[in-house]
Amino acid sequence: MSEPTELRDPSAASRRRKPSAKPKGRVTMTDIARAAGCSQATVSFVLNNSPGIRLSQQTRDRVIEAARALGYSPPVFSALRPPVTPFEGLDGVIGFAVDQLATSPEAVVAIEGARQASWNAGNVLLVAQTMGDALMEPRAIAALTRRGISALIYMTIFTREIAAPEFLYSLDIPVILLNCYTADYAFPAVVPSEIAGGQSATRHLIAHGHRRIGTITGEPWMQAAQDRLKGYRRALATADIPFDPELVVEGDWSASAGYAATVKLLALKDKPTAIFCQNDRTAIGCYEALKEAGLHIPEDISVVGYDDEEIARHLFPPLTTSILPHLAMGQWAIEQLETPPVPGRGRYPITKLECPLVERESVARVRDRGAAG
Amino acid sequence: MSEPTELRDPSAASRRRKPSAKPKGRVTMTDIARAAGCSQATVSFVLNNSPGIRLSQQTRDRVIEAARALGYSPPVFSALRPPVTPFEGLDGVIGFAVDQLATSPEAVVAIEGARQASWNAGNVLLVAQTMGDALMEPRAIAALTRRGISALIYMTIFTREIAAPEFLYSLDIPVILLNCYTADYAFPAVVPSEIAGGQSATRHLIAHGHRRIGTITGEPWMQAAQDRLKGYRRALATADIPFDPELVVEGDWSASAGYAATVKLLALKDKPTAIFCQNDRTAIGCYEALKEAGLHIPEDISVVGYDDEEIARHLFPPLTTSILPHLAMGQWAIEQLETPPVPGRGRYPITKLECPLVERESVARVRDRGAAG
DNA sequence: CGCGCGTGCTAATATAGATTAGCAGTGTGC
DNA sequence: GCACACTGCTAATCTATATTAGCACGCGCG
Repeated sequence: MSEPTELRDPSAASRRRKPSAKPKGRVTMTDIARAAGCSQATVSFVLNNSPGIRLSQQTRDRVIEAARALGYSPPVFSALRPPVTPFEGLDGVIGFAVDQLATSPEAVVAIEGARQASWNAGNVLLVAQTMGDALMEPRAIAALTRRGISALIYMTIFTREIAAPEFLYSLDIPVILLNCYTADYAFPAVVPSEIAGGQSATRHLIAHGHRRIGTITGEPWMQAAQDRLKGYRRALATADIPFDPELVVEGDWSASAGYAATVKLLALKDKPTAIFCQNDRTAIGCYEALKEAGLHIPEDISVVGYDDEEIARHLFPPLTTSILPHLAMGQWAIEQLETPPVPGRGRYPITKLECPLVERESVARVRDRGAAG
Repeated sequence: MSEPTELRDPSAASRRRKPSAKPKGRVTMTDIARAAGCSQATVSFVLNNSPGIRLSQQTRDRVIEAARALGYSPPVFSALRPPVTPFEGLDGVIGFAVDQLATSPEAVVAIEGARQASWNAGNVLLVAQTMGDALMEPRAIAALTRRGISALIYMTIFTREIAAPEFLYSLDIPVILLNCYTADYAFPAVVPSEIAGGQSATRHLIAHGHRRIGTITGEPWMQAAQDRLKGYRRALATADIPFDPELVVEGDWSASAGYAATVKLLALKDKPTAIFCQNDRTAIGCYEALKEAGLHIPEDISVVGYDDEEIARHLFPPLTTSILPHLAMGQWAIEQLETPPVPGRGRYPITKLECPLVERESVARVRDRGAAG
């Protein structure tokens, strides 16, 4: 305790064994200090931005640069080893990364589903937004994984195939994809069954006697738009109704496009008796055009929407529409964590969840208005 | 430099002063060890669930219980002290705890505001839900603090005074309250200026010539309801219009209450020429009752709402209403982190942010309908 | 010129948690 | 009844970071 410098410092000794190279495992402040040519204390001051400490900008810059070059990250304590709850009573944490929270309510609904399912097991859900930003995404997810999460739910706001960021593959925890999937089926994934949804919406109209059914699509490059249209065609085919391209008008999910498309449909010689709007916003515009044309919903013409947005039940008349199953998808994602730790390797099938139709008052039996036109 | 122990160690000395009591600031593993009657090492083993270590279940339980009782949370290293980025390229993480995400859109809006403000500085926002659950809340927040957040935003969905959970006081990071505040003003807090909002909504009606202005309140125990009513009275007083209790009908924020209350107002001998609905849902019910009574909005009667929910712009006619400033509140919260590290102690004033009125088409100049009804 | 002082930094030390070695007790086989 | 191993734990040490005290240097000033 009294003749210091040589005695204590086995670390220096052990370090001497490895003369120069990368200092074993993690990068420490001492490593940074060496690289920046200053003391560990200085590094600590800089990285913590300690108040009341005066350092030259030069030194700060050198330290920061060295830290970045060496890839420093703060120490990780107690990073919950096995993905199951580390121990009863202290929390298991499940990460939920989504590209956007604010633009549409679906993300929140899925989170709610996941939360409900997690709650029972006493797990806490931590949500991060990636904003689809290649720079922020790794950071946001690192903020989750850094301290040890037991699983990661990765959600996109639009249903689509994604090229999963590389680092998703090297996480040593289960990763579940929500509302998206990868071409290599490397992760369990769940999406809404939009084809079935489009089909049952259309079938619902057919069941009410409609045979001339117009549809207004979304932006055609979007998966959801393609699938809903596919469902529409299937329902028609199943009922032996020939597909008429005239009855399909391209929209872009917006109310104004819905208005324009409806006008177009009403200009047809052989007008539709029902319109399947492939989302609720489109239906808003559709309603407006129909009302302007002096048509009553549903007596003169039936309408169904898709998405069951809040607004759907406040329209007049309330809109029959398909519910996006994001709540169930969130629950499903959590349930996956409980069952199989990890089967072989990759090759997970994509799970599709039903979009149930909620019937309100915008659909009626077709009236016999004489033949066409 | 050579006879140490007494010289250096003012800290040990100061600790000696407090022989037993709470060991100063954070709870350490040593504290837990003392409480559980075992060694710090044992605590470390238990809390880390260290593999290859055998301990009796009894001991584990004792440790866990003590840890929970004392409110242990792992140390936070280099958690970027001033919430500005510690240094370029490494992420600062800011925690955002809210009681509920799903029930109303405001939480998401506030988060969006906070995210935007954080983004510039390169900080990542991590969101946890507490569900107002005394058991889950500490866990959810622990999940945040555990991973070394640089600051915590604590939000409630309803504007109100809260008794902040004890552990908020012992966090060694800045804590900002959003949409709530504590009686002791221990944290910076921001809430909507509901009084001013109620006042300007009412003033808007007065400016359009209205003097008989009915109002439908929210649930009276809620802060927001009281404040909006207070604003209503202030506007009246300012314009020298006597307050008439008849014109105030108690609602409960719901559309059906809005309907009932409107019916009641219309039954008055001296009917109002305008109604201030203290939220948009109430206004929905109000609209309905007015239309049923054959009154046209705004020609026969003017209506303003509050909250600017999505639905407000889809009503017919579109509803004039006050915008809840949750986006700005989220931004404000983040901005607070940049300016003052910590003023003296406690005593932060409550900041109130304006609720701007968005004018749509539900308000018109009062018509001269002869004297009273 | 030499004193005082602010600046920029380091040495030394404090602290918290992780880890290693090993000790006491308790069986157990023979 | 002794060698041996196994269980359950602690003492001691180690690592990484935070913090305190103070050193060296330059500079203005009387």
